[in-house]
Amino acid sequence: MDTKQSDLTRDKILHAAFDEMHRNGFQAASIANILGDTGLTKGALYHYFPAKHTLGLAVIDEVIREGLEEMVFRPLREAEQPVTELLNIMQRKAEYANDDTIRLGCPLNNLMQEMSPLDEAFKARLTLILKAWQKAIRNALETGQRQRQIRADVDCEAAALFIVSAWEGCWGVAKNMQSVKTFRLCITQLQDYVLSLGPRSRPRNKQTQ
Amino acid sequence: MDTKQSDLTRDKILHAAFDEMHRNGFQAASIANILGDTGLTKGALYHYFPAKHTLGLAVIDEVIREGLEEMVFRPLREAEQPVTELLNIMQRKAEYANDDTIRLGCPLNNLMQEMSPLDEAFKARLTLILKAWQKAIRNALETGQRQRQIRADVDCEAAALFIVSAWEGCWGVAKNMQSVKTFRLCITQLQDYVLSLGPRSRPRNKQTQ
DNA sequence: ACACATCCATACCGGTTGGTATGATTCGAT
DNA sequence: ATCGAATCATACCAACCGGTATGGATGTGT
Repeated sequence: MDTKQSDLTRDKILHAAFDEMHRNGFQAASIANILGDTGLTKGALYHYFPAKHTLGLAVIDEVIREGLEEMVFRPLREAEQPVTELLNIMQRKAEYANDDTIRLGCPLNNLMQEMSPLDEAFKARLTLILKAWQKAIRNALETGQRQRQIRADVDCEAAALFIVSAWEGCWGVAKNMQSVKTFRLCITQLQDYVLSLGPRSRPRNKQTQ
Repeated sequence: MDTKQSDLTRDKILHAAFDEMHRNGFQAASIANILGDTGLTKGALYHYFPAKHTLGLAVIDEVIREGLEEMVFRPLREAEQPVTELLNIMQRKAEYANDDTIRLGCPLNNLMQEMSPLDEAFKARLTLILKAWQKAIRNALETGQRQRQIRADVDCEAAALFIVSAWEGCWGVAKNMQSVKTFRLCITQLQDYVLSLGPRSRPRNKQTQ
């Protein structure tokens, strides 16, 4: 329990910055707001981070990346039936989604859309996460092929790319519609797509409305 | 050819605003940059648009919406085999994509991600476009069902939602990776998904690398 | 030719932004 | 106990933002 005070304030700043960036994006994220949320002042922030830019990169590395690692990458890596686990992760996300999470959207996706064309450092870090994600799903699918859950003729690399894309797309559209229902419906379709990669491809029943 | 001078300058502002918003998003779009690109000054801009907010809405209505109408909605509406046309539209987008279009991403998607949680007026207009898009694809799929191109048990409404989502997701991921190749690969997968809604579902050959 | 509205340039404003310089206080090692 | 480094508060700054007020120029209808 060697949680030094200094590390605590750094973490407070980091998570307040994440929240502010999640709400307003990086560029519109206000240093003043972040400090207001923490009760700290500029002296504290600029002691730990030399510039807003550095703070943004730290949020990506230490909040977003680590969050995805725990929520997605590790479960996929450690699962015995990773394809089933993939479907479960989607299911969990769909179930736990609420108005707030949908309104603000996927933090990773938000930053990608905003910052990739503007800042090389942001883009590089976000791309790394994206590729790790694609790789995790690809591994899951390839393991699924050995377990006869995925057809042998499936191009797992391309399918993994598409799953990540569609996943972020579902977030995006649901965010715009501000509708949890839309998100769940969309994720269901994505699950159906994954199932369609299996043998006996016809998925589940029609699900009108 | 009744192109009055006043309408021309209004259009110049409108398209410069679209470009600036496409590059930097709405909030970070600088009035000064827009005016710099056009060679005009604030007097001109605020003569036609009472506020930046109004200008942003006009860009959505008169540039983005109308662009999609011509590029997607109308072709789908007027095609005799709308499902084939849908695949063709994707194909065209994939072929004509270049480094610049990929770097900046889909204008509609960009604005959705940025503005939907922040501004009700933006969100409402963007949602309308999104729903029109979903409707256009849904109609195409349902016509496809009557033409035996789409299986009868497919939920066309849900599938249309997913296609729009995945479509935007492909843009988003390719934008981050800044890779035209990624975009094309992703669109190919989306085309495969559409084909998988048809009879004899197994799509095309495996396509490694 | 006169009056009036349209069109647009110029100058200016208050507010907010990220960033810095300085200094007070606390902590930690010796 | 003492000294130095780490930690953070305060005050301040130049740059930029969107927006406004004013006025000159250019049609346009009568």
